[in-house]
Amino acid sequence: MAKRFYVTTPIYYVNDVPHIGHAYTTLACDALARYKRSRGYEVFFLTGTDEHGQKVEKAAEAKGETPLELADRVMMRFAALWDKLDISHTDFIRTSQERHKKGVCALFETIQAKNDIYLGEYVDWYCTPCESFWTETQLLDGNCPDCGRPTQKLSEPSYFFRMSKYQQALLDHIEANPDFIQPRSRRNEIVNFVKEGLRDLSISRTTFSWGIPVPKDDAHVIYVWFDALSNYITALGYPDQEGNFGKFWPVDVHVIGKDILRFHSVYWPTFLLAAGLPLPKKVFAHGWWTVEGQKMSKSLLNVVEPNMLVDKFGVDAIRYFLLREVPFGLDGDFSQSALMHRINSDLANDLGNLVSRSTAMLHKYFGAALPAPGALTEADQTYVARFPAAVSNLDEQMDDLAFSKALQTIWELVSASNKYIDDCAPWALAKDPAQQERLATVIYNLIEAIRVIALLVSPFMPTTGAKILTIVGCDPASTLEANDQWGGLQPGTPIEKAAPLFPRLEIE
RNA sequence: GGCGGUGUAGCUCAGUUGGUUAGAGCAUGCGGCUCAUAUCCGCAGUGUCCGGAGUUCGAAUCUCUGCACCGCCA
Repeated sequence: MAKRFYVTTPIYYVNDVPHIGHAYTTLACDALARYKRSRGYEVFFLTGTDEHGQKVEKAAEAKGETPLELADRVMMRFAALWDKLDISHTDFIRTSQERHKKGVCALFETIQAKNDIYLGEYVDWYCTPCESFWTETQLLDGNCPDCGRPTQKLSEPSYFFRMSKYQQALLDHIEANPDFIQPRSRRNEIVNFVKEGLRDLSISRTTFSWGIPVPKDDAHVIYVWFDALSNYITALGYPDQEGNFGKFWPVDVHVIGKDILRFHSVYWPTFLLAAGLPLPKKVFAHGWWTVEGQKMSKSLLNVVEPNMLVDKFGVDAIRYFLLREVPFGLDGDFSQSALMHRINSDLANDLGNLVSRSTAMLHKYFGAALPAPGALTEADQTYVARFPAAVSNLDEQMDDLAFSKALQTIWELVSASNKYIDDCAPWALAKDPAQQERLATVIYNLIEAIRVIALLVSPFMPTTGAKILTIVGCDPASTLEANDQWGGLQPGTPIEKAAPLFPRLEIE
């Protein structure tokens, strides 16, 4: 079986500017994509932008530009941020692209041909004083739930997707695939929601025009989710079965924020069921970040600007912090003090210092060339055995998108290495000429450990991983697949004396 | 209002099918080393395991109940 892996971020709405939440989702996908590549998979990693809709149309109008001009501008901001964060996506889809429009129309027509799309009437209730729209079920005795005043009924023709028809099929699928919706607690919420009954879904609008026209009825544009969700297959060339679509669909995991879980675990799967296409293998909803204990909000002006963070602390530190600090799936708090704390203790003191002290000892005792190891003691063997064990744990943890645990697993190796130094006390061995071989063994083991740690760390911190690999005389592009076994380093390899990888930060 | 979840060390959490002195990281205190980015290693803790009742030889773990917080739906 070919080793292939397809992972997606949501497409980000261009009516929003990139913030830490977008960065978080994308970073998680990137770490996963890089890990799988390192494991020898052919990876398709998709991200992109969602560019249609009334909000964009209006925002563009307010700025005196076309919707596409606005989209171009904001899309560049996302793309620039992904560059800055070392995101290794293989494709960037925009819903305004022809390939997307073509695929959306094909999907629409396929479902329509099955008689699962029909023309109906979309009813909305409008509260003039509040300037807000409500659905029938939100009204209180026919009045506006906000101000209690009467509302005005508005209706327009709309195409509907027969979502109700797929209620049972969806429940059956969720039942048969326990890992389909993650984390577990979210899955229960969705099951509940579906059991309460699915209604048919309005999938077109006639009140604005910035969108994809409904095939053969251009008075309508295709509405939000039908357009947006389709990106996951249109980017693969759907409806062409050849090429990427045939190769990568169904997707291994859609990574999303918890706010859009329903659309990904109910709407999208039912569209696919209707179209006769396989369902995603997994949908994983991660949590939200608060900032310094407070909810992010534009009015509080506490929206963390990822570009600024990278400039101030470095890409890898940010990548590490976001994926390490909080178990993926739970909410977390982003605070500068927590970030600096992690940088100092995990990155500078534990990892950075391990590389410094090990390479410094090598240079001090042997010059630049890696010495050949002698026989391993029992303690050495115990130490060395930790590595294959950790590698195998890590594999499972990455499959579960348990990034924080995966990093902990790697850091157990870092700690064990620092302890190994202390236990072996190379500085004492160095004073006794009779212990030369023992000293060589210890130093070899340390440098070899650092090599493996660098490989493991690379998907999370690509720059750091490459830097360490270079220090220990390896190709910075080395992958796990061919190189994760102990003993990969050849004696005689020139090793650099490492400069500090992460300078300690002064904490006020 | 309906359904579900959570409540364990100062903080963030782990605790498998109920079983010996309840764990980890960080923070705190003390000790050790000197290769290293004043870094590292060791030791020490402290816990009415939310309250109450029950089942059991035995409950953080199971049952009931109360309180608090959270999520989804309405």
